Amino acid sequence: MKNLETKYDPKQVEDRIYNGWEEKGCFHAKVNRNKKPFTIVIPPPNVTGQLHMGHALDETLQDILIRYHRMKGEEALWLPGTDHAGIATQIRVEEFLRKEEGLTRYDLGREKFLERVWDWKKKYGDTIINQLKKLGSSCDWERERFTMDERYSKAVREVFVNLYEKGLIYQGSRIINWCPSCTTALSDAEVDYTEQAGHFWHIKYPVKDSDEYVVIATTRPETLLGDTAVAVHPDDKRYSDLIGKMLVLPLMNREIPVIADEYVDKEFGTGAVKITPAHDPNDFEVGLRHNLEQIKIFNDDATVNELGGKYAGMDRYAARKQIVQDLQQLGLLVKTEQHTHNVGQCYRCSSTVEPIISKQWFVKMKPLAKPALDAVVEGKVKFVPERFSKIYINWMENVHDWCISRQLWWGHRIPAFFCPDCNEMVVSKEDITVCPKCGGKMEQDEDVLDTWFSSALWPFATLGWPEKTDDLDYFYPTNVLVTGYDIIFFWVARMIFSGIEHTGTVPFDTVFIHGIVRDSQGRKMSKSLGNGIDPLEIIDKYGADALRFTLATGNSPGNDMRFYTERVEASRNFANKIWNASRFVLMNLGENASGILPENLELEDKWIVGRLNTVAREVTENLERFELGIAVQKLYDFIWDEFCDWYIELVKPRLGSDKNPQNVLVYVLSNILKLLHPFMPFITEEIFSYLPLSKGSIMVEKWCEYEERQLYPAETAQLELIMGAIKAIRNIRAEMNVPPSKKATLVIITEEKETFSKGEMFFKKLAGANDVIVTDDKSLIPENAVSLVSEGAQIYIPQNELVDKEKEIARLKAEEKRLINEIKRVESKLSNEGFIKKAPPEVVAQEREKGEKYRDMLNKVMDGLENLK
RNA sequence: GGUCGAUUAGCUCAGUCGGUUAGAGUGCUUGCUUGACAUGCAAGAGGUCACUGGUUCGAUUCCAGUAUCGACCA
Repeated sequence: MKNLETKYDPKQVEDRIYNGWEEKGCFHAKVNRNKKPFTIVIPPPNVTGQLHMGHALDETLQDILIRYHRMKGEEALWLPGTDHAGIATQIRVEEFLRKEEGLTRYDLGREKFLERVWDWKKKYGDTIINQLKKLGSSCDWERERFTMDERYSKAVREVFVNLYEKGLIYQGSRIINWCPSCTTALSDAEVDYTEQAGHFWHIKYPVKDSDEYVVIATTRPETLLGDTAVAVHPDDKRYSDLIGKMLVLPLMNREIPVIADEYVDKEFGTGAVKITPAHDPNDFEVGLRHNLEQIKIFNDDATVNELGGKYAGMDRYAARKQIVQDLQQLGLLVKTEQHTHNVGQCYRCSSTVEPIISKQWFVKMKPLAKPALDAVVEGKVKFVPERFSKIYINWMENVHDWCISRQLWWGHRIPAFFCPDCNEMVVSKEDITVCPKCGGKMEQDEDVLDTWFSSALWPFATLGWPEKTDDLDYFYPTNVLVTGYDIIFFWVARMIFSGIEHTGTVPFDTVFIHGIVRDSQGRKMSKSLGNGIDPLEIIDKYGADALRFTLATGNSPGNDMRFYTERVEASRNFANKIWNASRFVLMNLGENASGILPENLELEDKWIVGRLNTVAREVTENLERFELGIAVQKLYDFIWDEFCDWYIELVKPRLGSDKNPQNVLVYVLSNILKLLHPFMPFITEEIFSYLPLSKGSIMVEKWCEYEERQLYPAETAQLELIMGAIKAIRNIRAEMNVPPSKKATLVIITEEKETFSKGEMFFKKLAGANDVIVTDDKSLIPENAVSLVSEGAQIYIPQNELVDKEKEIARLKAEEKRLINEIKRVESKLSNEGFIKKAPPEVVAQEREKGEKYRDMLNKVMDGLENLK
């Protein structure tokens, strides 16, 4: 049979196996009406991105689910693809052009620039796909999609036009978040708020024709240039006589009114608020109510524009500094307080965003949010863990209209066409070149759509929507969406309302949320910190299986995890352990071993088969509950502790003569490999290919199902008594520094003679015994023996020269004390009437059993003590 | 300010329906060329389950509050 190397080397295995899977078409899913579909769409990574740990975690979890469902006999489709990632990609290409050629996108012009982006996409678009393959992802590559594919783009237009025609998309001038560095509008979700130390400037606004003044407090004095009012609360007695009077706006010498509005918080600051309708969302609303002028004072790059008087041309922060200085000189600055406040930053470039009034396209959210909210409340979409549904619901309930236009070039261009001559506007699925009204030349809107507008359609646009394809009919709605909690708002929420609106059904029934992979100090991995760990380097060093195992284990759903290379090492060691156990099995495989479970099983065979069954059930149950970490932990414990450390050792003595244990070994091993395959696909495939039972790929083997008739509870209990005795003997021997080479006689006094007799060989092999006497006759207790007690047995090891009576007595006394304490604990429970009456009977029975066990053991310890005297 | 999460061994984390002698990995100590594996085997030490109350026969687990840390939203 196959002779394996002593160390598992993933590099010899992984690429070869992956290519084999691809060649055989193992990943491809077909419409098969006889099978139940199971569909996952990948959260599409940025087309020009690099695989990072977040992807690695996300893809690992998806692959585990997909491989499990495929083995369960479902038609499992994992649909892959990439996202054009508007801002992110455009920024990268612009950076490249600037560095390499000294060009800006404006130098090239829109058309040429887009050609360059497409070139870039062609060049680098495969990178992340190939990186996904390194992880072992069993995606159906024949169905790979890109959010700017022609068909996909058609879907995007279809959606835009549908929403527009239903009145759910509109164009309007409103306050939006403006990134002066990306020079585009952003949606609310694309702004990150961080707390920053700033100032609270108290500024005097003189009252016209008077010596009086009003003091306002602001964190952004530069917006003073665009003030068109000062507001106070209508009930604020301090200011009631000022309402309706005019103030002179400092530095600008413009007259602005004092108005009364409920929006003002009397307690906050001075109770008087400057109103800048063009640069603050609240002020904007106030402005609408009071018919105030909107004076926009910034250019697109956040320099002050020509409406900013002498500050025109200055950067916003330079202007701020100058304005404060000027106010101070004029004696209008009352005081400056330290103040921490939340500052919004662009999620792509971290520049501070500027709220600016701007004409943009918006999606009206209220009508879309309602059914999307209901879907989660009614359980049509379930979040795992459940707590994330609260976050979703809270967001949906408070959602504002969604700004979807971006002043970028890379993306889906908005299908709105204008006539410069007669101002006619048409929104259309087809390009409009001639004005239907005046016959003039139409121009398409310059802006593109928010990337998330198109990725919101991912679960159905990838399957052919709006056409009624077979794929769509069969695979949609999809089953599980796996993603991090950081994009619930960006993506998950928008997919849910888009799915409901455009396909009439939720796009998936379960959202499986995971946390963030952090560095070993708990910090977020980031480029700027340079603390990112490259999954590909880890794969190169330890293998994809080790990385996957690490990511799948040791944390629970939705929680962040810290990444330690030590943990990957442990996973690598586990892979090596399986490899060597398999090596052992294969080395001992006879010529015609079948791998079929034999009819006649010994005690230990029944035990391991029974345990395998229990573990198969536990793994399956936990996979169904998305408790992947628990599932794989159960397998780990079973493989390492029970299969390797116990069963293989127990069975070694029989291997020379008996064919049966070979077949049990192969049977159990092959089932272990199947259960482990979703987690560690490469090594399990490699080993499986050497086993006699293997026909094709383990990927398409039938999942190991739980079978009750193979549970063997009685045999399991018996073997566990023997194992307990062996552990106790090893313990004593170690404590007394008996070298392993020194063999000893064992006298086992027990009422379960039959059970312990079956263990004779095991005591010899695993507990340093050369002679084993199993009896219920206490008169056979030897003199001067070390005695120990394990469940069901009292064991004596006659070793004259080794027995230190004092030490022995002390040890037994300690054991006696421990048992007495346990008995006390149990008895206090059992003597509690409430417990007897109210606790479930099986718990009471359990406690009674424990008591008996401890009392029995205590008696035996006392016998041992007696014997020493 | 609102919401949510975390607090368990030196470190990183599990702990499902309230009943376990509270677990794992790693680190530490001791001993081992044991029929595959030193990426290993065997044994061991290590815990006031953050704190205070409550519910309960019984709380690491449920509830309330406190403290510390973190996230999200405003």
